[in-house]
Amino acid sequence: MAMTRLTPQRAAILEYLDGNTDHPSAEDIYRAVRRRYPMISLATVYNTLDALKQEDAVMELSIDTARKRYDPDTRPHNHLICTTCKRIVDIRVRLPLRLPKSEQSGFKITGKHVEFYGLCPDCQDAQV
Amino acid sequence: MAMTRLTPQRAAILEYLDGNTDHPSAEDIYRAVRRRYPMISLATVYNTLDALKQEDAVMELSIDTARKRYDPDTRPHNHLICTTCKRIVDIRVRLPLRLPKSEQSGFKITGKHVEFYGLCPDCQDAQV
DNA sequence: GTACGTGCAAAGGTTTTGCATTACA
DNA sequence: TGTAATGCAAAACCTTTGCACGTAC
Repeated sequence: MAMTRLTPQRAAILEYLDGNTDHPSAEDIYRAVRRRYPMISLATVYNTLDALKQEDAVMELSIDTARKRYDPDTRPHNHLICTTCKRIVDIRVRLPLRLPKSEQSGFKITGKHVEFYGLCPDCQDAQV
Repeated sequence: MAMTRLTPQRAAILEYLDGNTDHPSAEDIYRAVRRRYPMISLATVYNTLDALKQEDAVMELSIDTARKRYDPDTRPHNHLICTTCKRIVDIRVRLPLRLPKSEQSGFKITGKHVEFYGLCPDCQDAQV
């Protein structure tokens, strides 16, 4: 499904995602957009996310086992994940990394992703 | 829930997982173990996986958005993922990698994981 | 007018939970 | 005997799908 029409719902989703670094779930997006467009449906959010994925305007993250998270920044970059609250933060620096041919198991490599795990500042405080 | 009793079901699951490098899903484990213990239930598989997670005898992988995958090798290591068939292969070589303090966003780092994406040999062949 | 998009509700797939029963210590 | 584990079924989630109704081109 290509994004042939920019409906108000889609515009609202795009506006919410533009520059967003929260890595929201579909439900997050739904809740946020519904504040301004109360008539929007969750199906339309999923629908739009599918369209955006296909034109590479959004990236689906497999970081959170509980739910898919979405990232409007589709440039290669890495992430820092709070193991307690599941907050996801972008890593802005390049992390040079190469997999020796001998370790590629015959795969044709197309991409890579580094995840650092830890406790975010808020969860460190809460822990005390 | 600690693993206070080693029941036949749990022994069967452990035996299946021991040395397994397939990164199976709960359903995979259920199907495999059921061949030898047809009376086992899927709930017991999830139950046992929870117990094993708590004693760090198995690791939950968030690699596959469709379902959780499990890895009995809990030592730090990285993975190679086929984007077509979702096969997951271990990377055995160490990948030196450090996140500069200035990029840690105040997180206390506890771990890391590198994922390489690509096409496995089978899916390269099938593609032609 | 026709294709596309929306919203609702239902269905699908995975994981969790409640509970009565079983079985080990 | 008491506690832990099992198995079944139901429930809870997240996500997808079917379909009738709108709406833009």
